[in-house]
Amino acid sequence: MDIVLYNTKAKEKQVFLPIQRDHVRLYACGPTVYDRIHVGNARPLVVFDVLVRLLRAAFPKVTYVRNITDVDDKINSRAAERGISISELCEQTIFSFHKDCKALNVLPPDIEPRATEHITQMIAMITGLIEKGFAYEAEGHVLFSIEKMPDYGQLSGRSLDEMVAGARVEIAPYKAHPADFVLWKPSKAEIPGWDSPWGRGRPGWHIECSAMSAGYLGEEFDIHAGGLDLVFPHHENEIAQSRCAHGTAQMAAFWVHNGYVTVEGEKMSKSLGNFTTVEDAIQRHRGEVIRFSLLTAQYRAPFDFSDAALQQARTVLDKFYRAVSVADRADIITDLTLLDTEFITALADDMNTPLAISCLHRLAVEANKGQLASARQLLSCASVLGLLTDENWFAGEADNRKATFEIERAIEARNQARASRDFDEADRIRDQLAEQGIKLLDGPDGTRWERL
RNA sequence: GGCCCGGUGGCAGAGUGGUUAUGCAGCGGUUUGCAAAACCGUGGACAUCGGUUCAAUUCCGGUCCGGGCCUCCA
Repeated sequence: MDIVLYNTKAKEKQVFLPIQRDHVRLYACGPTVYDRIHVGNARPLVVFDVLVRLLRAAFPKVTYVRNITDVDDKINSRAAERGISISELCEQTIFSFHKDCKALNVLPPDIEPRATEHITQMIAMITGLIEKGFAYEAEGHVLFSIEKMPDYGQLSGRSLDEMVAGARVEIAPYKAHPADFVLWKPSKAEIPGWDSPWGRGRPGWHIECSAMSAGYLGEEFDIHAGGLDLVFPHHENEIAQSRCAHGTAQMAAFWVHNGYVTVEGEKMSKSLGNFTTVEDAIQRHRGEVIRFSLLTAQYRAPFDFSDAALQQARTVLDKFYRAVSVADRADIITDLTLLDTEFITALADDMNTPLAISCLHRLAVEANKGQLASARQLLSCASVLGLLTDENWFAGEADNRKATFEIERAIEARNQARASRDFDEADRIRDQLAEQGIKLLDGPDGTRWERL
């Protein structure tokens, strides 16, 4: 079975094959750690988590690198605002970030490099670019000279003329060409800085990804992933730096970009202020509900975040969890060739998760009719999506042994009342449990309960 | 201003040159002490105007509407 991915570079879907037959190398742009992530930031985390799970099932070895940007002007100003040190802000934010990832069932990457730990590599790369004539020094800055790269702009599909024509930004006086971008910039005494051949300073935005991806994955690797808003300028500039520094024909073979999370049709973003943090979202809905809802749209299409979408996701997840209750987690199938063909075909076709989820519905119906094999398939397919992994879905995290014991004792009392046809008492007990958020389901095998 | 993407039933959301997914909600059943869950059935859509074609929601062009990038942004 071929895995097909939409490659931004080619503007079409292409069959994915790793450069090294048995080893997939993938890099995704991670967070800048100045604040909690919002649901828009969560989409690439979830989407590429699914991609990595699929690739791990399909190839013998996958190396997944997702960086942490811990040097940035937003970090500096936020730390100053809050009156804490920069490192304290970063540590706090990284801790929260990992917590949010866990809530979303996003597995850790193999390597999570931090920018500040790779300044040496960045300086070396910049030095090389200057030596090769692709970069120049001006007023303490080092800039990349895009005119030295004839095919600059290929990823985002824009020419230099277009960029100059459409420019809305003020052009820094030290730039030789308006679209030249910063590799290194000077730091004043109160701002973090590192010694360099160009004085004390800090790296520009794009260079960290070029330096770290080369360090951990090599000068050419398989997949570079990120949000659609990174195509230009971030990824375009990464390509320019990396290719010119290494003299390679490409930085990554595949460039994969997820679409935006929107709110009432508009992009969720910090600047518009229409964002919901993951922390806030999981107060109202569990992490898996948010994860699932993000997967109900194909990853390149916009996903409109709303309470209605989350509620529907919850309804469907409940249905799936009921359907898999008879399946044993020890029997999960991990061999792709043994998984439901329609499901895998859908997922392998540029991660068509909506179509894949429709297969899950089919399997759930079959499972509910008593087909154990379908329940097992449902559980196994869902696990490729990182779903249905919670063994206590209906009990909820809040329950302890004592609460569970009391619920079960009440159910027993109710069933005795039912047996003696005292339905008033039975209904009274049910109403009482309902007030505690416990839903009862009477079935042929007895009474089950679910926490709402 | 330059460049780009999209408009599918009440809602979400796939897909296809001809047989029109799937889910949620609705409606009708089966089942149940009641309820829930589950199962069965069911109506309802391809922004608009032209063109190509035996045939277009699907291809091409115009129009309208929405969104995005060009500046930090996932």
